[in-house]
Amino acid sequence: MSKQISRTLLQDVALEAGVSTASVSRVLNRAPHVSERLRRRVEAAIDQLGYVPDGTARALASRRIGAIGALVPTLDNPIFGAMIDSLEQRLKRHDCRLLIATYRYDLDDELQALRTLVQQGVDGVVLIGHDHRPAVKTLLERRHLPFLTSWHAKDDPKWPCIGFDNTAPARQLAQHLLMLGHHRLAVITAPTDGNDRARARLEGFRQAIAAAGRDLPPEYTVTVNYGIAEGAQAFETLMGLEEPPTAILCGNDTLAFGVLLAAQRAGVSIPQELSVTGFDDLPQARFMSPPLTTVAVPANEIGRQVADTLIASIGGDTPPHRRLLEAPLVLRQSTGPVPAAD
Amino acid sequence: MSKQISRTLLQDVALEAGVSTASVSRVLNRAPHVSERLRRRVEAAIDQLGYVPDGTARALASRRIGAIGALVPTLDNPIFGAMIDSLEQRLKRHDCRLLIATYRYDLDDELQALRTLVQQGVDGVVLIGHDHRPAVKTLLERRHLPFLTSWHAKDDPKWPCIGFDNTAPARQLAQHLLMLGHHRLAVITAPTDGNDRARARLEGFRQAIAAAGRDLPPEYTVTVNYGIAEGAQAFETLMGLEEPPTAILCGNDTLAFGVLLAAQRAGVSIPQELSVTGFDDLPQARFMSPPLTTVAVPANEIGRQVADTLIASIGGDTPPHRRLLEAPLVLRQSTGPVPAAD
DNA sequence: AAGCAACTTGTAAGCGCTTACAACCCATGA
DNA sequence: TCATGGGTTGTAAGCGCTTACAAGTTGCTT
Repeated sequence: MSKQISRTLLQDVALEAGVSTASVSRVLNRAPHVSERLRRRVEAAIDQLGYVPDGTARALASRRIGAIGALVPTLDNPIFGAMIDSLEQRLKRHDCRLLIATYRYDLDDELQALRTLVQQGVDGVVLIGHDHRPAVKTLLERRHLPFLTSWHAKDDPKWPCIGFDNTAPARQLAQHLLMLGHHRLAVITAPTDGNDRARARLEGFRQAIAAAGRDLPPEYTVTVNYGIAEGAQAFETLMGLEEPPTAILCGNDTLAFGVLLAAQRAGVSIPQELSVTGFDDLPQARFMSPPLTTVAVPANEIGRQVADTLIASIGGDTPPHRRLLEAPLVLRQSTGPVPAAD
Repeated sequence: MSKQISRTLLQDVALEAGVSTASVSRVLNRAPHVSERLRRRVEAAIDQLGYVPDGTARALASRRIGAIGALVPTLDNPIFGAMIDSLEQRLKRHDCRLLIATYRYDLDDELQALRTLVQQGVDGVVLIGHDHRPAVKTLLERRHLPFLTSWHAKDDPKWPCIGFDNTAPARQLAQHLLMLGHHRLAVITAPTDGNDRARARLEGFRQAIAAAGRDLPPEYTVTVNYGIAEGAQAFETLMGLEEPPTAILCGNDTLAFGVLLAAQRAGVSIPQELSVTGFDDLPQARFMSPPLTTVAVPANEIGRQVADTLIASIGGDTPPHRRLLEAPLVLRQSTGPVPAAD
C-alpha cells in the first residue's frame, strides 16, 4: 500500500508562508477574520508548493465530506439519468460531489445502500418517492442528516419533498380520453409495490374513470416492468381480449413506446383505432409516430432544485417542507376520438 | 454544527468486548490472525452496541476511501446512463461506491472535475475515451492512482482501456451502404474536438468511402451536437442540397432518430428513398419505424468489466492493458438498396 | 493615557480509525 | 528442560486537517 509519495501538507504551506496551520486552514475555508495580507501570503505558498488539501482528513476533522448521496431505483431509465445529470451539475456549483447508488426498486436494497452511504459520511441524502422502509427515516433522523425526497410530492408530513403531483396529471390524461368518448380504458402500470409514483398514477387513472361512473376492470390493468418490450407485450395481452380497449394509459413513456410500436406492427392505427398515452415526456416522445400524448415531468428542474435546497439545509436552513412543480399534460397525436364503431 | 449525538466508537466496542481497539479493527477488516473466539466476542459487542464504523476516519487512517470516481461527458445520453448503471451495480458487489462527475465534453472541465475527485481521495478513476488534457495522465500517475479509460479502445500505450473499436463498425456500416449501391453517402457527426469516439467513427466512414474510390465532400458532413432535434435539423440541411445523399450515416442513434422522424414528416420513405444508420443500439432503435440499422455498443458489459478490472488494480493486480469488446453491426430495415433512379 | 472592544493569529487538542511493532502465548523439537 | 517459531493480541503512534480557546494586536472611546 505505498501511496507514500511524500505529498506536501498543510503544515508545509504554513511553514513556507511563515504562519500557523490554523491560518492556512482558515484561508482554505474562506473563514472570516483573515487579513488580506495573510491571505496573500498563504495563497502564494499554496501555489508555490502546489498544495492540494486532503479530502479525507478534512472530512474527518470537519465532520463533512463535501458530497451528498443519491438513491435512485435505476439509471437505466433516461428520466432518472436526466435528473441526476442536472443534480450533479448543480451540486458542482456548490462545490459538492455526488455519490450514487441504485436499488432496482427493491426497498431492502435501498435501505442497505443508504446505510453504506451514511457510513461513508455523506452530508445529505436524496431519495426518490415516499415509499421507504421505516428504518430509512429513523437512520436519517438519528444522524441528523439533511435529506429530501423527490419526484413524488404527496402532502406527507413525514417527508420533505421536491417533486410533482403524480395523481393529478394521470387523472387529467384519463379525463382527456373520456372526453374524447372512450369508455374502454386500459392501463399498463409498473409494479406498484415500493413505487408510490406508479401507485399515484394508477390512482389518478382510477379517479377519473370512477368520476365518469365507470370502472377499471382487472383484465384492463396489466402490470409489467418498465421497458419497451414489456409495453409491446402488454399491448398484445390487451388487444387479445374479447373486448379490447379503445385507449391505453401507460405508466411511463417507455411502456407507451412499446405500445406504439407493437400497434404499428399489428397494423393498428393510432389514434384512429386506439389512443395511447405515456408519462415522462422523454425527448423521443414528441418524435414518435404519432407524437405521444404524455405528461412532461420536470426532471431537470427537480435535479436543480434538489441540489440548491439540500445544500441550503446542509448549511443550516430549514427549507420549505414541500415544493410542488408543474407536470403539465402534453397533448399530441397519439390520442383522438373514440372509433365510430364504439 | 451539532452532529454530536455521541455515537458509539470502535473504542466502545473494544471496551464492551474486553479486547484492544486493534483487535476490533482487525475483525472489522477481516484481517488474518484473529482467533475464532475473539471474532465472536467482537461481533457480539458490535451487534450489542449497534456500532457502525466511521468511513471518514477509516479513509484517513487506511488511505482508501472505498469509492471510485467516474468522469463521463453527460448522463443525459442514455447510453452512458446504462454504462454507469452497470458499473455501480457491479462495484457494489465489491463493496465500493461510485462518485460521479460530468463535464459536457469540455476537457478543461474534465480536468477540473478529476482534480476534485482526486482531492476527495477516490481509490480509482474511470474515464471515457482517450482524449484528455495531458495533466490528467500526470495527475493520475503522480498519485499512483489506478485508472482505466473506457468506451474507446484504440491501441494506445498511454491509456489502459476497456472498450471497443469505434472505427471498424463505422467502416462496416459505410461498406454495407456502398454494397447496397449507394454512392452519395452523407455523415452527421458530433463535434470531434475532445471526442475521439466521434472522430474514430467519422474516420471509419471515411475509410470505407475512400476504399471505394470515392470521397466525402464537406457539404456531406454535418456537425451538430447529439440530439433528436439536431438530427432532424441536419436532415433538412442535407436534403436541401442540390444533390441530396441517398444514405446518411449518423454518429449515434439519437441523431438517427432525428433523421428518421424528420424524414417521416417530410414524406421521405425509408429505406426506399433514403438509408439511415445509427450507432449505439439504444433500446428504442429496434422499435423505430423502420427499425434502425446500427452498431450495438456493449455499454453494460463495459460497466461490469470496468468495475471488476479497476477493483483488481486497486487490489494491486496489473490488469491487461487493453480489453477489446465486440460492437457488432445490427442490420435492420432503415438501410436498403439505392433508389433505382440513382 | 488607560480601558475596552473588535479583530487577527497562534497553540494544541482532537476527529475515529489503522497498523507497525512489541509482547505474549503455546506447541514443537533438540 | 529450554530454545525456537508461528500465531495471536495489545500498545500507541500516527493519518492531515479543523477549531475551541487563548493570546496578541489594533484603534477607539473616555
